[in-house]
Amino acid sequence: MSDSAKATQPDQALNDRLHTSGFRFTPQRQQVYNVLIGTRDHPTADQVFIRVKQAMPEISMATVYNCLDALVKSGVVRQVNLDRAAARFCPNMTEHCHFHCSDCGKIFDIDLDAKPTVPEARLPRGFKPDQIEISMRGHCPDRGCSTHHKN
Amino acid sequence: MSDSAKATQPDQALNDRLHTSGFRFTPQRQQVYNVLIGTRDHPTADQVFIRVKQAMPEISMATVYNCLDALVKSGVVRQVNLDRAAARFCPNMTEHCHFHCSDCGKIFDIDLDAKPTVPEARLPRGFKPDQIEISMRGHCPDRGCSTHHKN
DNA sequence: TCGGCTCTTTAGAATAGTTCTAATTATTGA
DNA sequence: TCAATAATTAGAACTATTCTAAAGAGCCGA
Repeated sequence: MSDSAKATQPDQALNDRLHTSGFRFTPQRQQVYNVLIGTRDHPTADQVFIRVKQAMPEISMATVYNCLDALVKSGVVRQVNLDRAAARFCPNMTEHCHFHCSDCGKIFDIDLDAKPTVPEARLPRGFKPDQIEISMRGHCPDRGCSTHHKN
Repeated sequence: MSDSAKATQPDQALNDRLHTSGFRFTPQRQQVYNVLIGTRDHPTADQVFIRVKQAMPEISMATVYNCLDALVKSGVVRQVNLDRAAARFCPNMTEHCHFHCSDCGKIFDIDLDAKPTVPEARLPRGFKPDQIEISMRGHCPDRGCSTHHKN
């Protein structure tokens, strides 16, 4: 409808992923995805909302949540839940875990060579894991952060 | 003050742990801890509240949150954050991770032989992890659950 | 033991993040 | 093109948690 919506080049791959999961392709979903791809800093729904509004001022918060949900369910975006804070969103679908800096609050992707290695052998009989998540908390190498603690 | 409060045998170890973390020992904190030790099913703050009220009908929700916070900060209880759901509390301080059943919603402790093995070598230079958390989601071996999926 | 300071408890209000609702609009398939 | 269905919108509602202010309890020094 709006120029800004048309301004984003439609992504056929995204279109397909949405459809195969039973969702429709919409300019809002494309735009939310573009925002996530554009700045990979693990934004909250709120931050996504602010960014998407620059291109689509009419978009509502409910739509942002709906779009994020559709993208997550379509497997093109991961939802990152750390502590009790607002959920964050991440378009990196490679095998990775998250490092949360206690000083600056930033979240970093940490690549994993392979699927997380919690040998099933250690799981009591009958437990069948679908997904294993690893998260770390600590200090990141950024200048502003490292001044807060020794070494 | 109430009989029920006195009825719980005061735990010297708990007393010490609280004091060394700068907290005072109170009947409420003892009772909250007793509830967690009594039924290790990873209750939410709400569930703890209901259970503690049986022994201390006067207790308030704010106090339960305060007690849980003091216990967590004293290192005698772990707070378990899974998905976006209410936080859960766990008095198992051994090295373990959590398995969340997608069918019945129960949370199981899975013992780990040693600290989680995400070799620092894989972390980019400068990242200093303080804690590493692992959580799993899948199907547990309970009868009611296993009927929902093959094998 | 008394006085006073601080921490804790309490009830209820406030907040944050998210989900729901109902009306409107867009997309899709026949 | 038309009808059916899904998505969007604004705003209300909801849930888990935190905050607030007043009252009560624990603790330390004189």
